[in-house]
Amino acid sequence: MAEFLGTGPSLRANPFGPGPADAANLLAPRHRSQIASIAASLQFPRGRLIYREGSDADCVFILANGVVKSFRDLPSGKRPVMTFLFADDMFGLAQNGRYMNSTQAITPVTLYSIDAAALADMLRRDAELAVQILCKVTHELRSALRHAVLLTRRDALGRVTMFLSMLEQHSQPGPNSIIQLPMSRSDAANYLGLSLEAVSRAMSLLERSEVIAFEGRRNVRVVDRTRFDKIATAL
Amino acid sequence: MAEFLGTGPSLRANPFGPGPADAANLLAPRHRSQIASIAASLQFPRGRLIYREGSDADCVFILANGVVKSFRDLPSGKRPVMTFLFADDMFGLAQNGRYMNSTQAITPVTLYSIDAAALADMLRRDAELAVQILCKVTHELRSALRHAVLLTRRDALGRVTMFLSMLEQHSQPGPNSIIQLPMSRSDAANYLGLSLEAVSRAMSLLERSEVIAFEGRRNVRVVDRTRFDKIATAL
DNA sequence: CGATGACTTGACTTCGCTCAAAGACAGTGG
DNA sequence: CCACTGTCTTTGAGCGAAGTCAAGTCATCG
Repeated sequence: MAEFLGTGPSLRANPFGPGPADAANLLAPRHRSQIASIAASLQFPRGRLIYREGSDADCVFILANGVVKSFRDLPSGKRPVMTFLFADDMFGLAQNGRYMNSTQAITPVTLYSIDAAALADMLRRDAELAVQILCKVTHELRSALRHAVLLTRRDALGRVTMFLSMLEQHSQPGPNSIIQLPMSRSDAANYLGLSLEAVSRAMSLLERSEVIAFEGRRNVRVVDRTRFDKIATAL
Repeated sequence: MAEFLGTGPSLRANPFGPGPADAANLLAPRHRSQIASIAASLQFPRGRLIYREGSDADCVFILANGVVKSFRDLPSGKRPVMTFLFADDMFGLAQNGRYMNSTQAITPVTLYSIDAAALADMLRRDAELAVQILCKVTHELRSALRHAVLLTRRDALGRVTMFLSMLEQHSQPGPNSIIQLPMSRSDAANYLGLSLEAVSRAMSLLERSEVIAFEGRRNVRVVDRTRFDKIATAL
C-alpha cells in the first residue's frame, strides 16, 4: 500500500502567519505516517477518471505525482475545468457526502486514497493535523480566487500568459525555466474560458513576437522575461 | 442567522457528510461563546474599507449582518471583485501574515473581529472547532469554484441571470422571492467580468422579456420562473 | 430643489467564437 | 523501420456579442 512510497503523503501550502514566501511542506513526519496508515496508494494511467461528479464521496485524495484536472459536465456539453491539481495537492472534499465535480488524470498519476470517514475521525482527534489541513484548503481557496481574477481579463493573450506563469511555478525550478504544459490545448482553453483556437492563436502570437519559444508542443521556454512578465501582470 | 448579537458569531456551511441539502449552522453554542470571548463586535458604515490588500493580517472577521465585497486593485485601475460576503461568512484568512485582497462594506455592516493569533491558538487546542472552520473554508472554496464556472460563460445574459440566482439564496426566503441587489451595477460587473453597461443591458433585456420585474433599481422579482431557471442553468 | 453620482441607452469598434480545412504528432501494426 | 490512422493542433475567414465612448435619464441627499 502506501509503504511503497515510504514517506507517505505530503502537502504543500503557505502558512497563515509570517514566514518564507513560498509554499512549505505542511505535514510533520508523524502526521504523514498517521495518514499513510489509513491511505492506499493508487496508480492511474493518463486519461482515467478518478471519480465522477455526484457520486458518493468515500475518499479524499492526495496527489503524489502527475497532474489531475477537476471539471464539471454541463448540459450544453461544455466542460469547464475548475482546477488543475499537482503533486502534494489534496482533492475530493465533499458536500453533503457527494463529490462536486469530476476528476481525471491527465498524466499517469500516483495518488493516496484516504477513507473520508477515517480521516474525519482523525481530524477530530488531532487539532494540529486539522489546522494543517485547514491551511491547505485555504491555500486552494486562494488559488481559486486567483483563477477568478484571471478570468476577468478579457484578452486571450493576457489570460494565456498568466496561465503559463502559473504553470511555471509547478515546473522543475530550473533557472533556464522550461515550462511544461501537461494538459491539452483544449483543457487549457476550458480552464481559461476561451476557445481552443484562441489559446492556440495566443501562443502562436507569443512565439512569433519572440516572448516565448516552443520546444515541442508541450514545453515552453520564456525568451523575453521582461515582456512576458509585463503581459502576465498588466491586467 | 445572527439576529442576536449577544449569542456570538455563527457560521453557515454545508457539512462534509450526508445531510440536509442546505447550509446549517456550524458552531455549537459553546464554540460561539468561546470565539466571542476573543472577538470584538464592530460596526462599519456603507463604503468603509475594512482592510487593505497587503496589510498585516491581525484579525479574522465573521460577518454578522450586511454585505461586504472582497476585491483587488490592479495596476490598470481595474478592480475585480472576488467575492461578496454575507451574514455568517468568515473572511480575512491570511497568506504569510498578509491579507490577499481588500474588503469594503457595501451596506452598513456588523462584524466580529477576531485576533488571528488567539484564534489559531484556540484551533490548535480544539480539534472540533478546527474541523468546523475547515468545513466553512471548504464551503467558500466551493463557492469560489462556482464563481469560476460562472465566469466561463461567454454570454452576459447567462452570467447576470446566474448571478441573480445566486443572490436569491441570500435574500429573505419569502415565497414571493424578491431578490435584493445590495451592490452597485459596477460592483456586479466587476464580479461578473463584464462591463457595467453589459450588466445593465442584460437586466433591461430580462425585464423587457418579462422574465424579471424591477421594484426600484435594487430589488428584483422573478416573474417567469421557468424561463429564469432555464437561462440560469443553460450553460 | 438643485446637484452629484448611479444607471440606462445608443452608435461604433474590436476581439473572440464558430465553422472549416489543412498540418503535425504518437502509437500501431505490417 | 516505416506507412497509416486517429487525435491534437494550427491557421484562415466571417460573424456576432461585448467593450468603449458618449449622451441622456433617474434617484438620492444635502
